[in-house]
Amino acid sequence: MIRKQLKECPECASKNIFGDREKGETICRDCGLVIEDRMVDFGQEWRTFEDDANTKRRTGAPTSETSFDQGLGTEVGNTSDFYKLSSDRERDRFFRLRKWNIRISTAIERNLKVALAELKRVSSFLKLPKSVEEEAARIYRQAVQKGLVRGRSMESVVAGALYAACRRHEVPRTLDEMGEASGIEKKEIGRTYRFVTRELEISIKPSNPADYIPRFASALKLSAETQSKSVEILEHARDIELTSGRGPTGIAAAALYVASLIHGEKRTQREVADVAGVTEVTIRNRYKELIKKLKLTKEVEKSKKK
DNA sequence: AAGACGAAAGTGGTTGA
DNA sequence: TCAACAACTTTCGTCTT
Repeated sequence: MIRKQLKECPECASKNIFGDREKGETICRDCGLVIEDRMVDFGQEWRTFEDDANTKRRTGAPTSETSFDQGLGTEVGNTSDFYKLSSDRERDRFFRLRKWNIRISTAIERNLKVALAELKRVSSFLKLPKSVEEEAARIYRQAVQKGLVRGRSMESVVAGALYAACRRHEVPRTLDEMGEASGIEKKEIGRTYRFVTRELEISIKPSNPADYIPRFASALKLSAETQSKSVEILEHARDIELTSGRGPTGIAAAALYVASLIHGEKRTQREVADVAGVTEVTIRNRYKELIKKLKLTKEVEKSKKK
């Protein structure tokens, strides 16, 4: 990862910018531009695609669940220990255990190596911060050790782990984006994501619609005022429990749409829908609820006349 | 002609018996 | 395990700008 430290906003040359290390974004307080301060790391693009295509996607070690927990990560002695053992029986046993241990760990190591390369590739494609990447790697490692990968493709577990890591760090990417980056269907990612988080007992806060705003707004080239307006709308919406149960991206999109109307920077429902990865219909439904419950109708009308 | 709106039917996931 | 259910999507016809 190459990180450029920016001193001023390339758009409006304002010095008033602040970096959000966690989210991997730098945001200009004056024009609202989200500056990508991370270059894509192309180093991983030389990954072995051929291997992927040809090798069987079976993963996980050829082993039983029980030997896993005991054996993993522990060294079953080395040959110098061997000479201390007295009976043939013990020697025999020693070798058996050692053989298994090596077999298991190398299988896991091999799997991990390939998986981490894939993880890195996807992560850099999505421009995710290092902290998320590391979290995802940790999750994946745990998943492998628990044998959760069997029956699933390695790639989908990687995607699931990444998605979970994103959520934990509150730098959400949609399932669609994750799907595009990893080449796994979003249904599948969702499934493995739920499965892995359940099995590993990783608790994840329900995602906050406001987390999506900066990214969507910058994709739509909306001003900072519009952005903060939509965040404000979201806060009000949350207070009257309009947000619970609904998909966060739909709400974020609707809030952004309303805010864009109010500030006279109108975007079509289609445009907003596209960047948020929802349909116009969903935006319409949320939008209707918003202006009704928050009595925003007047504000929207007012700015229309201008 | 494009955008906004709304109805109706379909999908995938959750929940509770 | 199955059926009811809520959220969201797809599709399509109509109205508005």
